[in-house]
Amino acid sequence: MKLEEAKAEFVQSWGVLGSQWGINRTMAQIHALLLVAALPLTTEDIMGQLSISRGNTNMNVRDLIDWNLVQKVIIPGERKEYFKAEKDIWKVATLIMYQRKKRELDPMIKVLGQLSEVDGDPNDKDIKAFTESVKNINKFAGQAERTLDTIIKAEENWFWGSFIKLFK
Amino acid sequence: MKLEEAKAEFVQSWGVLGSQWGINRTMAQIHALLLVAALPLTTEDIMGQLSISRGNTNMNVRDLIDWNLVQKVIIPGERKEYFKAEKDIWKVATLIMYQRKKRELDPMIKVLGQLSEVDGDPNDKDIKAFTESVKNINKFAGQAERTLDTIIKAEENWFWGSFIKLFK
DNA sequence: ATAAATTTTCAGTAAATATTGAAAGTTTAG
DNA sequence: CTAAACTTTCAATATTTACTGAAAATTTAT
Repeated sequence: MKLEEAKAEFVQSWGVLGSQWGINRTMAQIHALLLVAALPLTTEDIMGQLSISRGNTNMNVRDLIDWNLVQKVIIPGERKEYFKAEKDIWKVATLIMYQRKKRELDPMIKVLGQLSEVDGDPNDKDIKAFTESVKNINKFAGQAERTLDTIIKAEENWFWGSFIKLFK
Repeated sequence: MKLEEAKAEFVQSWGVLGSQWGINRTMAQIHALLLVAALPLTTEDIMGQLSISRGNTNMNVRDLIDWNLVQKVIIPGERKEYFKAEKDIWKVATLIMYQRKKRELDPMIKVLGQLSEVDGDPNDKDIKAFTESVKNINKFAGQAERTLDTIIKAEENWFWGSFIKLFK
């Protein structure tokens, strides 16, 4: 398989995967493009390779930067901005976990906490069913939260571990 | 907080969470409704509580059944079908993991495998960057797959463990 | 067998989401 | 300072996705 063909297929698949996970398809495709690029790309490179508009490119690159999945690269003597992706896939995974935990799990836990007490007879079957379910989901969410924190933390340690090695 | 109010808030939040994870909002809301219901519900109960059409209800309930998150319940002497959700939240989590692994991770691993060999000089920087990234993502995906399998398997063991206890 | 009850399907429509492109804004070189 | 290079914004538009409702299919009771 030719490189360009393989790249196109990777970009396409990553886009599909992203969209199944609530991430805008184009954002995932730009991420894919940067993940497999040898060198940082410009907005125009991205526009060209994906056949998308300047505005679309700009907005999605910015979202990737917000997630810390992509960084601006300044090349001395060049006017344009270049972009490169974080390539350590473990780092990518933990960045995504961190963002999603913050934006989705944490708010859910907050809501569940507020729902744990409802007015009325605690022996009423409807109230019992509700509080029982909420309690269990809450418990599960708490475990998930702690597990994610551990993974994210471990990754940081691993990162620092590697970083330190560079200077030994 | 009143029960009805709390239920409505839970359904709403679960719907938002689902939609952020690539699950249709209505499907998540129906799931939420069944999760906190004391007794199985009919199509009409669901239609009424969520103010959605019969067709929409039918399609989303069927999707939930496909995921094994919901089951039909036949009540003797009743013509209508009733639906109830799996309430063990660990079971729910592993069912979702299993389905998503099957539908998303497994196809991605297949694609990555096909992309691991590209024509051309392996020292070319573009080819090197591409194969290196794909190799790492593939490795990560493999680890993720094995981890998920372990979790899903553990859950089955746990399930059988509980099941066996019932007959001791 | 048949008709009432219930479920399923799906074409048409509505709603949500993503994209464009051009104007406005910003930065930098000279 | 100012004009060219470049980036950002956002209203209009296009695309994708979800929903409705009524007709068709199926099931069940008699």
